[in-house]
Amino acid sequence: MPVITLPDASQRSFSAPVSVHDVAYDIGPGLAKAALAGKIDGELVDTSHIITDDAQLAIITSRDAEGLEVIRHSCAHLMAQAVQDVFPGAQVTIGPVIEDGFYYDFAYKRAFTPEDLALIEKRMKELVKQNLPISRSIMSRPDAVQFFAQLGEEYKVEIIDSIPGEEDLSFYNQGEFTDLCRGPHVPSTGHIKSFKLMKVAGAYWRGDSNNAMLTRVYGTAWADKKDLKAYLHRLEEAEKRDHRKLGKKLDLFHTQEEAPGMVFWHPNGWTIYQVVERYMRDMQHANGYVEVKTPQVVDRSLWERSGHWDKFSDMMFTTASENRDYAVKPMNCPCHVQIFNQGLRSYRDLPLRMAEFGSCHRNEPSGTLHGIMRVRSFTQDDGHIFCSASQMQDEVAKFIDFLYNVYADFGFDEVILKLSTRPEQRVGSDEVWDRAEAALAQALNAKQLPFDILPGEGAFYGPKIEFSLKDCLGRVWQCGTIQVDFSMPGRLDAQFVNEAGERETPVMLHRATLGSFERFLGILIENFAGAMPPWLAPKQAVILNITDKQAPFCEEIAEKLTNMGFRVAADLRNEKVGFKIREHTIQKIPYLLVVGDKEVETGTVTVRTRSGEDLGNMSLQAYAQLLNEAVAEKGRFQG
RNA sequence: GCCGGUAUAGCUCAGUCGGUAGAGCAACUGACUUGUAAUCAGUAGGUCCGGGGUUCGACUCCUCGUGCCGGCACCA
Repeated sequence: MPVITLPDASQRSFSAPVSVHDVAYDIGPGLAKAALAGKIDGELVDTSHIITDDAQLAIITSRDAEGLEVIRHSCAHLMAQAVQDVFPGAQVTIGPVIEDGFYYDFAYKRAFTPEDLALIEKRMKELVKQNLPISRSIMSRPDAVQFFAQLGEEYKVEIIDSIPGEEDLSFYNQGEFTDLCRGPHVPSTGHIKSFKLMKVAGAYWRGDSNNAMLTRVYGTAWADKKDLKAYLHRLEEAEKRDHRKLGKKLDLFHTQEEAPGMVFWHPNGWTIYQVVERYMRDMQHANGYVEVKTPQVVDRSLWERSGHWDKFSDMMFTTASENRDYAVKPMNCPCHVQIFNQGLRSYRDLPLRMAEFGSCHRNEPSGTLHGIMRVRSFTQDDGHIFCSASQMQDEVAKFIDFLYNVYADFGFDEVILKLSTRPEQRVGSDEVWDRAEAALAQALNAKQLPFDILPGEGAFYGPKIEFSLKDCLGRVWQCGTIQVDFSMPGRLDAQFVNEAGERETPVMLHRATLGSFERFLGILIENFAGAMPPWLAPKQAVILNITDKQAPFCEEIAEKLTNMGFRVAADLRNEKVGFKIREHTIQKIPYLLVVGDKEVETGTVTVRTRSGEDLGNMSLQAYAQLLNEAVAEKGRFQG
């Protein structure tokens, strides 16, 4: 006699065990039709699930976030079924739900091509039309292994072998297709209405490059056609913000074949870069850093002593001269230790915060390069804090505050935090790692910042906190970092004299706020969709004459604004003002100052924003003040 | 590095069956002197990514390589 309590607290009692579907039907036939799954006491189940005892039940439809997940997961199964129909012999492996969709990895004698996707999608639509019921069943492990082995599904057998425990496994069947799955799934294939296969890609079995490469097919699925269309439109819009497209359109930078992974900065892009660098220099100065500069090319022996040669020699650019081997510096830390090591340091010198805009080169694998986000030549806003163990915690906390201030100035409020702990290949004792990991975790906890832990993802010399930002398509890029290092100072003989007059090895904190200028600028460009706030805009204003007559006055105000420290230009071409406005609006210039006879007469400018707003006629002084205020807003500027 | 895709004018792209290439925008020249998102006319512009091959003939087919794009692995 189960009594079912619904989310609105109403109750329904039944005289016999009922399925989720029955309860939905009892509420209304429309709901029964729309029901995709149920949620019983917080756990998702199929609509066929039988309820025997009193329970809290929510009927899940495509309007619930969980409903959408069920649709996507079911769509992955549908795709697997279609793939095996169209390409007999293809083995299925895993097919999880991801943000906005799903993927499924297949093993087949050849990789699928984009043309194959159309065939698979067509078959999927046929299977949807057949509205095949999806049913759940249970099998013992030995039976399951035998079942998949006889189908030739070696990967599934391997998956079952790797699932811990002894309990039976659940399976889902639709038509001829059966897959190992925890579920739940939609009641029948007809419930999967709006989907699209997006792309094919290679992916290693179990994420290990020593294993076979499978073909991964990505898809997206939505509650209805409207949502699918909206999603595709959103993607299209996001792609317009791609920094590689904007870099070309706004003449910011380029790359070319002769220097893969290296950026040619054009005047516009370099202006943004310089504003960012100047800002970081000022901020670091205000926060107790000293700035240094160290060599580009350093003898191999230093990298051997630091431990980097062992792990990264194949990714270093090397050179040789007069029987000596050198590496183009891939990082700045060992060089900073060399500066620390000059002279005898006292505990009174600590903490010593040493910063460098350090140009580094790493021969990253070709497949990793991505616009200016992942490059081979980059400049870090690098810094190393030499401190005693007792100062470490406080310095980590200070840095986190510093980073959040900087990110806020650039207009970022969504920062993704991760704590990466000891990797298998590492230097230093477990005890040292314990302390270092605890120090970072405590600093984050003290600030009540939520973070994920990435076990085994730390650097070889210490654990790290990563601060990541998202690009226009939601891809996550690590930017800032702070890393505790108990190892390198000792390896490179860094010492200071403590209060007791004894020599002691300092702790070293590696930290970067932006990460690399290249990546950070890429993210900035995408975040602002190229419409840089006046603070960062390569040109803050362009002055437009209407006829040649006003040219001298335009040049005069251009000069005045330039002398006030603004970045402006006059566009005196013999073109219609509408044409010039169009061009500079496309170039995302924040302000357009129109000057005709009226303005010359009154000594004023008429100001138009790139969003088309008419700010009216004003004196040059008034405009300068407006622009100053806009610049002062930094990345918080709207418009 | 691995899997797949891709490379044509400065940019965005078209190019059928193998018969040495086109458009729009940009550039240049001229006219027009213009009031808030494209004035008109004309001119010029190509190692069809690079090497090799098949062919009477290759932008097109084959092959090797490089860059780029989407993922995966990697990321001091």
